[in-house]
Amino acid sequence: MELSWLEDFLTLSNTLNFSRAAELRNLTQPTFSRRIRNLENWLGVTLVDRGTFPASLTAEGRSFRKAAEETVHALYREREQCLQMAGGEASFQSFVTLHTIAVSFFPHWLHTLEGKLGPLRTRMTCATMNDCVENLVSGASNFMLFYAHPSAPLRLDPVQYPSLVVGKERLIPVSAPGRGRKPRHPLLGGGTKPTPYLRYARHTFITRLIDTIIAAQPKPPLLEVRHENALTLSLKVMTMEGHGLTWLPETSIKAELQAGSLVLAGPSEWSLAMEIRAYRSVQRGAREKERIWSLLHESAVD
Amino acid sequence: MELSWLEDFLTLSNTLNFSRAAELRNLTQPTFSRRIRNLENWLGVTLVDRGTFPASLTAEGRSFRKAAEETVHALYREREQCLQMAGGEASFQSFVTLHTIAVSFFPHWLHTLEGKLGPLRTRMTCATMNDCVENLVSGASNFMLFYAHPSAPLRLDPVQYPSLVVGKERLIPVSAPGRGRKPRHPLLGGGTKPTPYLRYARHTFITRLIDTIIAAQPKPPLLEVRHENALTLSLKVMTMEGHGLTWLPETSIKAELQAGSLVLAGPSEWSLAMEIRAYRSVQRGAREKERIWSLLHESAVD
DNA sequence: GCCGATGATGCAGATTTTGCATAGGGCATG
DNA sequence: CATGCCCTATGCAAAATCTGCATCATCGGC
Repeated sequence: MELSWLEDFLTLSNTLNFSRAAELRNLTQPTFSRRIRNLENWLGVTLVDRGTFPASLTAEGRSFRKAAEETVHALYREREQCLQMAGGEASFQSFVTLHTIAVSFFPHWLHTLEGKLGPLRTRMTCATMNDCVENLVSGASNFMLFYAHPSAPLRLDPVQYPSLVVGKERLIPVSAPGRGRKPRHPLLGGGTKPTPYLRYARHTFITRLIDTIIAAQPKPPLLEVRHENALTLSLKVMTMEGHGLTWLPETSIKAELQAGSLVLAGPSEWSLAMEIRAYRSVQRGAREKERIWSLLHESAVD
Repeated sequence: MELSWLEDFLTLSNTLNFSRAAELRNLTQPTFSRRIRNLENWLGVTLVDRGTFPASLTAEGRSFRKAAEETVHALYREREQCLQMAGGEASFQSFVTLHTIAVSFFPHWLHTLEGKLGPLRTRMTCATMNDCVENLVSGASNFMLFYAHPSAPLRLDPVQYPSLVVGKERLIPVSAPGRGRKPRHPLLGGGTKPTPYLRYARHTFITRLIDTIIAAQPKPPLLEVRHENALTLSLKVMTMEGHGLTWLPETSIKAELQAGSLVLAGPSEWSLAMEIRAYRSVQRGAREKERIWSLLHESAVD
């Protein structure tokens, strides 16, 4: 019996869809199916009724779900506990977030945190949206930092996983400068020639946000996707090199905007203001974790 | 992370000896070592201090042991629960015992049980001594039936695993009949020629008992091992066929003794009276399980 | 009736696990 | 100090398992 089977089952019990769950777990659908079946075989009972649409949990499945949840959490919590013990007093606090936030927001934020709490030993995991959530839910990380915007809510129970606003961010369209500090690749007014566009990889969180921005406008801009990439940092360099236009978190390009190596590529309606939120599990943790959280509470931006 | 790693670790934390624990878990020592290391890698901490003698648990190990124990039990209990649910009202009660007891004692005993409780749906697992204990401890079976004798106590905490005497048994030396209903292969008085002896497989529980019998005598008998076998039933047939002398549980050969196809092969000092005990975990279980246990309490032999 | 979506299955390749043989380290004994 | 014993770790090849791809079977919706 594998821990990952339990996690698979939990994911499935949320989506009630094998293919979707498989994707969330970074597995192919056949593999996922088989792993669920492995779990069922080990138990000796059927957990999921595949005959209905959408699939549904059997009575045993509903009952086992609770136990699986507790078991998974208990194991990760215990692992964290062991690490804490091994690390001694100055134990590591674990964070998980997007690459972008890890680069643009976290380093500075950690400074302000440490300014109030004294030096912290931290561990950071960078991951995709789904993996961030998985990481938090499983207990593998104490805290998650994530963008928050009403147009793209996370699948996360706000009671089980309370959050606090810890910062603000704006997603703004930028380009390398052309003549006279004007954007070389303007979002609008480029005539009939489409503007080269550097896009975030599909199925990522930021793409969902950018799609929201575009969908909110009366006229879609004339863009031609020239490049696709999941790393903000990479897109930023591509943009500075003049490959095209992209949206970037404002904080991550403050210096470049001032220096003029990047310029705003469109009016403010094409920007998106969002929050940066810190999430935690309601499960109580080590003293240090609680200390951090209560500080965040005090200093929360609202 | 594998459930079996947790079980490995629990076994190790009991024996504090990799080789011994590996044997108990039916693994080779290298494999066992690696699995413990896998667990440690997953946790990110060292659980066992190999530097001491005997090996000892680290602080993290001691802490994790509790969690591991709970997790293992929770999972097996939950599995049992699921099976119960799936089986409906008339769920199966699971027993584990030695092959011998399953054949000699259980069938009759179950009748008396059912006489009082009504028909039961039962499941029986036959296993070796170690596996029987594993089975009970892990929660894979509700009840264990086992021989009990002071000379060979089980490694089982009597508080965690209370037991009741449910029957009596005698291990007696028997042989096929020779002339005039005398044993063809007598235990004693065979002159200088050794008596052919059919022995139980080494490392089994019954062998430990028989060794006790022999060790308790002033003079060791003159025996020559002709055959070794872990199955009572098989030894019984071998004995009836006249291959030699062996010790068998009296109940399993009642009919044969009456019919004269087997005869006592030695005086009564060479027999061993023992109890048959039913064990359970203190963990509360399903209603049916509790019903059975309370009946056993009433009807316990003492 | 056809289409898109969903879950199951056959199969080959890749990964992981296992046991055997053996190395290396510590401890007691002569 | 040498020797032998007991313990755990490691190299390696065979075996078992897991995974992904391609494909099939089924079902609901238009």
